This record gives sequence, C-alpha cells and structure tokens, in this order.
Amino acid sequence: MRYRRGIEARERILNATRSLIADVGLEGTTIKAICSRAEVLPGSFYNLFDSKEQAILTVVREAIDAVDPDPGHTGPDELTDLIDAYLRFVTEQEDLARVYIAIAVSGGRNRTELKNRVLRHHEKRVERFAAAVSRLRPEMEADEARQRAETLVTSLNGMTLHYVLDTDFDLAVHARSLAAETVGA
Amino acid sequence: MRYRRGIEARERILNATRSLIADVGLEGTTIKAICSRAEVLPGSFYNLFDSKEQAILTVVREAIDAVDPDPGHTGPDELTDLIDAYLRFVTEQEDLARVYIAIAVSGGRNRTELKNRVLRHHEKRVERFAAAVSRLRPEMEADEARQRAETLVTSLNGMTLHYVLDTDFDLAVHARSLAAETVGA
DNA sequence: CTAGACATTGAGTGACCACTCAAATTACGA
DNA sequence: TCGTAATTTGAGTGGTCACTCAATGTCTAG
Repeated sequence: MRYRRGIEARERILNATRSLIADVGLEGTTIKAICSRAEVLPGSFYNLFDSKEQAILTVVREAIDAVDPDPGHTGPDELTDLIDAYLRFVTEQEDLARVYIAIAVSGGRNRTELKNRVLRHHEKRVERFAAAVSRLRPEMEADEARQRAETLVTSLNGMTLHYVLDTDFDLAVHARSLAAETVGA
Repeated sequence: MRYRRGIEARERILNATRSLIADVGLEGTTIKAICSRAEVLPGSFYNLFDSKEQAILTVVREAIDAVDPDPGHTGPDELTDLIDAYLRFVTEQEDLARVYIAIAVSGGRNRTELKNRVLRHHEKRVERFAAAVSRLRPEMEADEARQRAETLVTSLNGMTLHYVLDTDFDLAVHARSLAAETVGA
C-alpha cells in the first residue's frame, strides 16, 4: 500500500525521468538529476524504486507502448492510419518519442533486457505494417509486402532520429512521401 | 616532434577508441577501457592527447569522412554509386559505421561540437544525393529532388541503425529497394 | 486520538570517473 | 657516446556515480 504522498512523488519521479531521457539522453539521466527535477531526495527515490534502472525501464515501457496506436486491437489497419498515428505520437508526445529513439540506439547496446524489448517491438510493428501493405496491395507477394514494411519502419525510425536532432525537419512530409513512393499509400 | 614509440601508442589508442565506441557506445568508452585495450597507461594517454574528448573527436571525424566516398571529388555522381559506396562503407568498415550511428544519436544530444558536425555533414550528404537524383530524373523539380534525397538519406540512416542492432537485417536489399521505389534508381 | 505503516531527511559508502605529476626510462640527433 | 627531448610509470586528486540507513516526520485506518 502507498499513501497519497508516495503516489505523487512516484509520479513526479517518472515525469522527471521521462523528460530527462528526452532532454539529455540515457547517459545524462542520473539519480541526482532525477531527484532534483522531481523535487525529491535520494532516500525518497529509493523508498519508491528499487534502482535507477527500474525507473528508466518503466518510462521505456511506456514509450514503446505509445508507439503503437490502439493497443489490444487485432483487426486490420489502413497503412495511412498507421503512419498518421505514428506521426501524431512523435509530434504530440515528443518526450516519449525521444525516449524511444534514445533506447533504440544507446539502449540496445549492452543491456540485453532493453535490446530484446526493442527488437521484439520492431518485429510486431513490421508485422502490423506488412498486413496493412498486403491489404493495400493484395496482388503483392507476402514476402515482398513484409520487406517493404520493414523498409518503411526502419526508414520512419531514421527520419524520427533526424527529427529529434533538427526539429525543422518536416517529418510528416517525408514520411507520407515515403509511404506513397514505396507502397502507393 | 614525436618518437616512433609515441606514434605507435597514438595509433593503438585510436584503434582502441574506435573499437570501443563500436562495441559499447560512447558512454562505455572510458579512459581506463581505452588504455587497457591500447596497452597503455593513463599517463601515456595524456602525454599524447589533451583529453578523452579529443581522442573521441578524432575517431568521429574519421567516421564522418569515411561516409562520403571519393572525398574532394566535386563532379556528378550516379545515385547507385552513392548507395553502393555507402553500403560498402557500412559493411566493410563496420566499426566506423557504428561510430557514425552512435554519434548521430547520443553524440548529437548535448555536445554542440558533435551535433553541429553531424548536421553539417548531413546537409552536404543530402546535397550530393539531390544532385544525383536530379541527374537521374532531369524532369523533376529541384525542390522535389532535394526532398526525395533527404528522405533517402534519413531512411538509409534508419536502416543502418537497425542493422547495427540486428546484423541479420539485409541492409543492401532494403537500401536498393528503397532507392528503386523512391527515385527509380 | 493513537498506533503503526509509510515517507522524508541528508550525511555517508565504496566504486569509478577523467585527469595529474614527479620520477624513472627510453629514443635519437649530433 | 652523450644530452636532451619524448615517453612511460603508477600512485594520487577531487569529483560524481548509484545507492544506503538510522532518525525523524507524516499519513490514515480504526
């Protein structure tokens, strides 16, 4: 059980962790910085979390879940819906998008836990895109659809990577143009 | 002036730095790790470099330069040559490719020096690709060619990012397919 | 109101970080 | 072979890291 006070502190810590990863990346996200932003002392942090890693993983899970719209949904998607949902995610939840990119790279280096999570998520995403591509182009072979879906997903990641470095980059224009050219969406 | 011994130590340090960034990323690249791999003691390191940052920057410059084939060349390129050269760079100099991706993300966070370097290089790369696209499709507007070139470059980065996480990913197939679909190369 | 669970405080722990330096050793032109 | 400059040695510096803990303060069910 937790008292109201602890629940609020926990929320502040997660917000601080999320914005820190977005602002300065995983390496700059220290206990001291988290506590300072959350207005909490280290002792309180460790009363609420077992480790720094646990707080980070909570935020990362949140980011990965947020990439996929309509979670739990199993039916078919339109490709344009998938792309628009992703664009909405990146622009409306920029912090989470930065978290997603940060862990997609530096997170997936050594830490097996994060790396597996990233790769598993990538697989699911490609499959969802592949189904949408097949729906849009029924005449296309399944293998070909899957390959184009993977091209799309990795390319979207690359564009997002550039977007977080240069927010003048028009992600939406490039993403839609890419979808139009590769699968006629 | 440097003695032979110092020149060799410097070379070992740069090799160690390069492979460390490739293996464990920027955050895992410590003086201790560099010295251990280079078989050098910290005092020797600081006899040859002003700081850890200097050694890293030297390697990063090397990586950025290696992305562009035929440096100093100013004439027109074929788009397929540019793509093939990039694929050769990624597969034949995987360490440098990993360095390039590592700094494209985590490097471009806080450190203004690295970030500016990355963005400047991106601009030049896009321009070179745009020229190649215009050459391939003379009827295309310059703006459109540039936009497609930028789509291409950011997408290639995204694919490379995925490739360094999952070396089973067939970078060449996806890259060539992307080029074929977006500009008919 | 009170008891006991929960939360905060903040100094302290050992480990590791980038980096230094004086003394000893090695290289190499003259 | 000698003088001096380059290099190596390795213990040591101050700082920051993630994390701990006993004491104190706060909450809330009954």
